[in-house]
Amino acid sequence: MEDIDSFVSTGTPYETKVPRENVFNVFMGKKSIFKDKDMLASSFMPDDILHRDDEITQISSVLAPAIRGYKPNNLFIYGNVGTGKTITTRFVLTQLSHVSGCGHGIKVVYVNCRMKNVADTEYRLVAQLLKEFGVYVPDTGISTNTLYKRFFEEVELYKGIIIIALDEIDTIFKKIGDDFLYNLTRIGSELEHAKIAIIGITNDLSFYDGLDTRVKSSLGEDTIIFKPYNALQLHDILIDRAKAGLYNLPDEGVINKCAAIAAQEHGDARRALDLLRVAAEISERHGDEWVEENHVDMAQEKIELDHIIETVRSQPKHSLALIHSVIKMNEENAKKNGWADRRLLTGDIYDKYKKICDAHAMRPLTQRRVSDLIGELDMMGILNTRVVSKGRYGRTRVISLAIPNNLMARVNNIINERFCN
DNA sequence: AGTCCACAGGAAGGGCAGGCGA
DNA sequence: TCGCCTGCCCTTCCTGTGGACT
Repeated sequence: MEDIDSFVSTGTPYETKVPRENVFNVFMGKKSIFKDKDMLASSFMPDDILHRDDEITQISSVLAPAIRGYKPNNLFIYGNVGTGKTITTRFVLTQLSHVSGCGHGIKVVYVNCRMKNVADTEYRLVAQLLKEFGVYVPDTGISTNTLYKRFFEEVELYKGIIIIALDEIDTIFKKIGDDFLYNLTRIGSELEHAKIAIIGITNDLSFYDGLDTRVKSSLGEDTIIFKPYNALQLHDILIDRAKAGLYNLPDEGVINKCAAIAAQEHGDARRALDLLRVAAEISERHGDEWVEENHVDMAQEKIELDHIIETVRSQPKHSLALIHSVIKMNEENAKKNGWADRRLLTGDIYDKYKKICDAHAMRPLTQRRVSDLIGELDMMGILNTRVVSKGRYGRTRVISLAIPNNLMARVNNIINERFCN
């Protein structure tokens, strides 16, 4: 009989090394700083939504006709990032879906239009709605019109009130226009046995202005605007979540600091909770029992840097080759001139990009496509670009890297890993 | 005032992968 | 099984742009 302990600790029972102590043992004896980490997640739905009583009343009064069997008005909800639009809407919708005894079905469908490869095209969005009805939809092969037809049939079969909440609706509007909204409202008006109400959630206040008049007239029946949280309200939210999520309630200074930073950033509750959670994680890793103000400083830096790294990591190979081109050109300029000329032009970067593609046996994309990729990297905060006219020397984009120097080693590692595999 | 440059960015179409249905 | 159809990614073609230069 083999000694199971030696097998686990050395990886093979035939080695004669002294069994190493399990690397996780050191963590076993330590008490976690977290009572319930989920409580500090921005996506967590608490039992009560603080400082959003008015908005809850407004949304529920718009949706209340549903419990009497009438179609509620379509609703548009505006507000900056982290003002509680999504969580408040989902809170009300969850309550609505649990109303019993109204004699008919109420189905709530929530879709986040920003979800890449899930609901970022018209086809995928309708497919996602159909999946909510339990209908399998292939990724391709069916026309969008066929999907609409199937959706129409499913909705008619349901014979109740269907409320479709489209979060970050502006992202899909920018991509595919408002035909989708028009089709949904048209389907809604043609139904015999079911009724559809649409809730659009967006942080783009100008979104409604860009809609076609035919969509505006049917869609914008009710509007609610979420105001940003102030520092005091953020403070209350943080205290509430910290009590539930941490064993030791942090000092007032820590809570105030998280609230103040988030209040400066448009009253973003998501940011406040992320700060507190990451600060607690850092504190735990340092072996501390309390979250302190210096942990919040470290958390602030970590969140910003992690965001950049994750964005770079998720890029396709050609976008990484472009980032690589910009880094290389900066390095070469630094060698040649003694300083990095951070302002590069589209043409220069495209030449470098083609060389990098050749070196890695990749077929380079056209300059037209590369121009779009540069625009996307700008949107994601990896590059900074500005269109300038250089007179008779043409019109171009001035491009610089937006990645901080202290992240360069990690970004280079990601690029090397991807180009070696 | 007209010309020129080096792109930006819109529109249309091709190629590909994948599902449908005869 | 195979032709047809679809969405998506990409290319090709084209017009527009705006400040320096002539």
